[in-house]
Amino acid sequence: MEIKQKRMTKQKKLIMDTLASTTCHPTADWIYQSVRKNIADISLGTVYRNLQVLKEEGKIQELNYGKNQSRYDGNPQLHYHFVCESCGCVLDFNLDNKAMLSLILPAAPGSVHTHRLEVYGICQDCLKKHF
Amino acid sequence: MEIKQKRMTKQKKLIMDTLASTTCHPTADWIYQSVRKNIADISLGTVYRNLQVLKEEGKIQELNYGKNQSRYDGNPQLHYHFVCESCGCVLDFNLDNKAMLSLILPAAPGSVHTHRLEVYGICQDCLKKHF
DNA sequence: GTAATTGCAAATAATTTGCTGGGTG
DNA sequence: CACCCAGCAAATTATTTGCAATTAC
Repeated sequence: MEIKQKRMTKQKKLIMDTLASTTCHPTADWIYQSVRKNIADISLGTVYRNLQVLKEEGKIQELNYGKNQSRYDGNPQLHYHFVCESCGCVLDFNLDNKAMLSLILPAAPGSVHTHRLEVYGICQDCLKKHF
Repeated sequence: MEIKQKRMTKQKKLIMDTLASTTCHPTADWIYQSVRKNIADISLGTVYRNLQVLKEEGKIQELNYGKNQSRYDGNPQLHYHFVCESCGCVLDFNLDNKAMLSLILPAAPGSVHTHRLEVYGICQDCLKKHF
């Protein structure tokens, strides 16, 4: 389950760069298709292995809100996600963290380590186009 | 993808009752093992089909926060979940919904339909036992 | 009676893993 | 040049689905 990794391979570097350069929150397969343009014979297993490693290193986040497929987020900072129910895109947003914690801490049935919030609705683009 | 159902079968009723009578947030397989005690030849496929139907009817919620396996919650009301990182249990909790929405609405990049929050930490039981 | 729903088993889909050769440090 | 990590393909896991038989209404 836990993977240790010490070397920087070109595959790992490319996966990191790919995640860092996109604002979408891609699936493993999207990343695979993307990095394949540069390293044609990279394997999907390698993509999964490196995503796992990067997650353990705290460099990326794995998102799996209510989907059968995980998405990956190149931004490891605590932030929140807005999922568009029309186009399926996942957008980042921030909100007042202190206020959020002051809501959560008194209510939580235990000591709090971290938290995740996702909001579902219709994004600005879809609102303009379809509604 | 979408399933319509009109009849109340003993299988469906038992699955509803099982979910209503537990405070844990069981997996499909846990539910299957549980209902099998009463209907020995029920199939896992039927459990999945009925969970899907109950979800569409708004009678239960599916939870799949960061896990490879979905859990089901017999309480369809908006509420929040606390996941214990020690024992893995999932506890319900509530918090001031108006305050939560007043945090989210100004920050969200679109029109908000619903939201989900899970908090990770150590539950009271584990705090007493292990920490 | 008849159409919805079940049980069964095979199909899917995403992800993980064992093995061996290749490339990094 | 040692051993970590990639590629490949097969394995695993959760879930879904097609079909004939059963059952609720």
